[in-house]
Amino acid sequence: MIKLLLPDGSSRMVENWISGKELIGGLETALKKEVVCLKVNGELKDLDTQLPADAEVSLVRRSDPEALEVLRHSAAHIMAQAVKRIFPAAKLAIGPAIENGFYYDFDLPRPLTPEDLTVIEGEMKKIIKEDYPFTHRLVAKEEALASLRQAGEKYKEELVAELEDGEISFYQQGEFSDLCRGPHLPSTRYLKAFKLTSIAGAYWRGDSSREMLQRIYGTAFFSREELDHYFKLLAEAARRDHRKLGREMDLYSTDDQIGPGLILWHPKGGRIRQVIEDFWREEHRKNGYEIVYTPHLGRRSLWETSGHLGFYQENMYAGMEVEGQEYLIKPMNCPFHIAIYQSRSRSYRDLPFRWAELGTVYRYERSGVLHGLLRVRGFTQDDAHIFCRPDQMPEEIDRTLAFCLAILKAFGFKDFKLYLATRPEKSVGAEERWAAATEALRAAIEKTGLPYAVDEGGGAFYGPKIDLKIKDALGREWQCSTIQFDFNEPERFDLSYKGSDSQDHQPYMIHRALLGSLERFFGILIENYEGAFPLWLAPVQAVVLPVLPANLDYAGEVYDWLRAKGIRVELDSRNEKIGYRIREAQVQKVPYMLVVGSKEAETGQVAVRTRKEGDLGACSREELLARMEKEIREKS
RNA sequence: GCCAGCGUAGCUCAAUUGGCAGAGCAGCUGAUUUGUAAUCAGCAGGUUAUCGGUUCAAGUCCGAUCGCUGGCUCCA
Repeated sequence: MIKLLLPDGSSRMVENWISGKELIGGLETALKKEVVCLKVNGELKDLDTQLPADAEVSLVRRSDPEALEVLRHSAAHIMAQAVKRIFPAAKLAIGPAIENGFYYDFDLPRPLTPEDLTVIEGEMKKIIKEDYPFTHRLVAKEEALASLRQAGEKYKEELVAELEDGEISFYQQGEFSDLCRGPHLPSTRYLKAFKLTSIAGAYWRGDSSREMLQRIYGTAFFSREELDHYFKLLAEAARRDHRKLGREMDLYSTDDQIGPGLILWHPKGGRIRQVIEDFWREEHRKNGYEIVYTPHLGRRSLWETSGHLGFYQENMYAGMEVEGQEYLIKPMNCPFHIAIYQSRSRSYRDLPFRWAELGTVYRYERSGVLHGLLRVRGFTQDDAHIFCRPDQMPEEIDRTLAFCLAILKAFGFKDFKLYLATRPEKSVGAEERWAAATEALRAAIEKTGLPYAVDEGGGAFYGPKIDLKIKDALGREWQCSTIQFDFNEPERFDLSYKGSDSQDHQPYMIHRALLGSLERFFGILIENYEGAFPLWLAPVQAVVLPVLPANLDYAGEVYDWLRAKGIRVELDSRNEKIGYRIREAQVQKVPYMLVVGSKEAETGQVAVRTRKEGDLGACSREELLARMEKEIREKS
């Protein structure tokens, strides 16, 4: 018997030896229309699949996440069919569904232009109208190889050659056939709302030494509304783009004279950075860290000892010669913190050390990867290194993770996802140390109760790590924080401490960054808040707006008073109408606009207008200050 | 670095097939005396990213360089 699980939680027993189509034939029409494919014993299958005996079957409906994947995968096939019709010489590579849509990689006789996308879309619409069923067939491996070879599909041939011997799964719609595991939509007509979005280059199999293919990206949804919503979201992201806001709000810039990926923090960006740094230092002090400062350069031999010249050289700037010695600019701070550790002998009683530094590093990033503040060549890490004994290690990890979450929460981030990255194949360090460290990381993660995933073999070669991703206001994920063990450098620098047994022991060394880099974090903050920073971060917290030049004296008095109270306040006394100056303050996302005219001058009050709530009417200066100070304190 | 696209005033964008580089905003000057999202007028602003080539003539066509954008590889 086949057990059919229905969406309402009930189940139905059905006779064996029927196909999926027959199975859903008995369902009510409304539900039947919703079904895209089936899940048979947990595996996605086409509707026209022959069901095995005694299977457990559930329906995949349009609203299920798997359905969207199937839709997009089928959309990729339809696109490939259209491309083949337009470019018969096109060779197919791969075409999966991805997070926000799908793509297909092609080897084409000429570069694509944006106009081609319109033509391909048109052909796709024809294919959809022609309503070909997606049919599944199994072909013997040898036969598949032969036919692909004959068709000149060398990429597909390469893929099939690597599959296990036996039957190879193909899907066909109309004249188009493609190697594919499936499943697919019942027919091409099911694709209703789609759009091709961009063309990009992509290496065959992601390998930069292999052919560069042309990738076409597209997206698809079950309804027009969902498609429109997706494009609205993209427009929203464009509005928040930190590169655009950074220029409009005069926060930062880059300059061709200086070079790409090198950031100029303007005064307003600088104010925000200073607030972040002051907060960061104070929190670190409270959490038992000591602040250290280290140079920007070090001798070649330092980087030889650390191993960076071996595994990181391609990201380091070329050295410079000084008095016959070669110096290199630092891409990381750790060797310097290690040098502090080595500056004297260390006892087990001294540990743990928690040394933090806002350390500016320079890394050569290939030109194509640079992106605003998010990917740069010079940046300041909020770095720290913890040196501790094995018995202290689990607690240090706990503390670090808790501290990390507290800091991120202060900046308004509430959604976190953790990734535990374990030992990769190529790695250094003793097995017991890896096991102990990985367990401590796992235990710390589980203590937080937050969702996490294990990235098997995703650790650095020198140690396991936790990567923490935050979700911003648009639901986009960003990685800032990382907590990493290092079994490499303590060994290379031969770090030790004297134990209670009078023997030398190697300390655990943990690298951690909470914000990651100040540049990247700043970029994320701009996008998260759409430039409308909460009061504690706002570069200009309030602007005083005299209604008339006659009110300038009183406006100056208000301005001086707030300034003296530590508020970042500006005075806009330009010869413009009050509406004009309010608009400008609003556009610049200033949280408080303080309108002062003759009425206020007489009563000693200020008329308060906030960015969020508009005109709030007049109140005393003290009331205003109390309100602002509360808002600053609560970081709201 | 690779693939594709792009680069015109501080910003956003115009400029038929190659035929006199223009507008709005911002800036400056003046007028206006203003009460919660843009007052009016005038002025100024350019080696069309840079260098080279084709042409009677190049913002426009070709080449190189630099930079930017979207991807790929890599990553805080």
